[in-house]
Amino acid sequence: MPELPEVEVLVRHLAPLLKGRRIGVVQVRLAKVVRPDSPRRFAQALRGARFRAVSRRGKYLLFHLRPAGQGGALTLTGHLGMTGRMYLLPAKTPLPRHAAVVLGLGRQNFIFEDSRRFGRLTLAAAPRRNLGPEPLESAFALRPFVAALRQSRQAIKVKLLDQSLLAGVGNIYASEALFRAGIAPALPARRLSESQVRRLRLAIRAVLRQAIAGGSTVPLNYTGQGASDRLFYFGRAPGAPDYYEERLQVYDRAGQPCPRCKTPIRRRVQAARSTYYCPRCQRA
DNA sequence: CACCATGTTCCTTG
DNA sequence: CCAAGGAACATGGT
Repeated sequence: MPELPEVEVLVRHLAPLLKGRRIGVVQVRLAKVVRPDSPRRFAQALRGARFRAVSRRGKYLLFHLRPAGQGGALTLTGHLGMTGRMYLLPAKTPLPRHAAVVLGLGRQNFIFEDSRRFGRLTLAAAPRRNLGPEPLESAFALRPFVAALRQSRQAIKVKLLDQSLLAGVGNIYASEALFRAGIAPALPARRLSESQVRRLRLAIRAVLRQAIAGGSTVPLNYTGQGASDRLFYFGRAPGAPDYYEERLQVYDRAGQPCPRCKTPIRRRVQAARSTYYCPRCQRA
């Protein structure tokens, strides 16, 4: 489920539920997801710790903890990979098949589940990866963005997935932002005009903000297996309105009419990933 | 069976 | 050294 908006919505959902809660029993059921920590060290560090806050950096979740015993601070860093989920369940509920880590919180468990096992939950202090600016903060300034794009021959769609350029845009919102900006996905980054870069920057921000707003407004079902999960990955709460149909303009809509000009949306492959675009609204 | 999937890292090639 | 492309990771849905 993970691009910046989904992670942000999840962070907002989890923060009030976790704040102040104390971790009891720690179960690492899939050692791989806590690497490079060992399951033992991971469990030992977390037992007795208390959640203070939850935040986000790019697609990473940051759990700020106060460890058991004497002072200090501890950060638990999570990444959902492709299929990771995090949620609370009553402690008496049987664990889901793909529960990778379970943190006991008294009458509830905090579950990190990940069927495809690309996700991580580690003590390693924050991503040691080079992350670009947060797209929704002032750090995402026009000049450096222009300068960075000017240096790359990569197709702009592919470049947008580079987390050192910008943190948090993934395959879905890269297509969405380019559609909104009216820019052809195959255009080499350095070939964008100054005004195109300006439009793209605004489009990225608008698309991400809208997705966060949508996800924060609609009651979501964070735990369900939901047949209609679609792209919010959690599914909506029973009875909640189905707004997912309208949420994405081009992603996964090959053959459907462009919402702006009715030309059929196309799918093409770039860097081994699907890109969706309108050949008319996004001419090279 | 074939193909596709929201992500990141590592290896190879140029 | 860098940029770019592809495979690998592992599992499930259609």
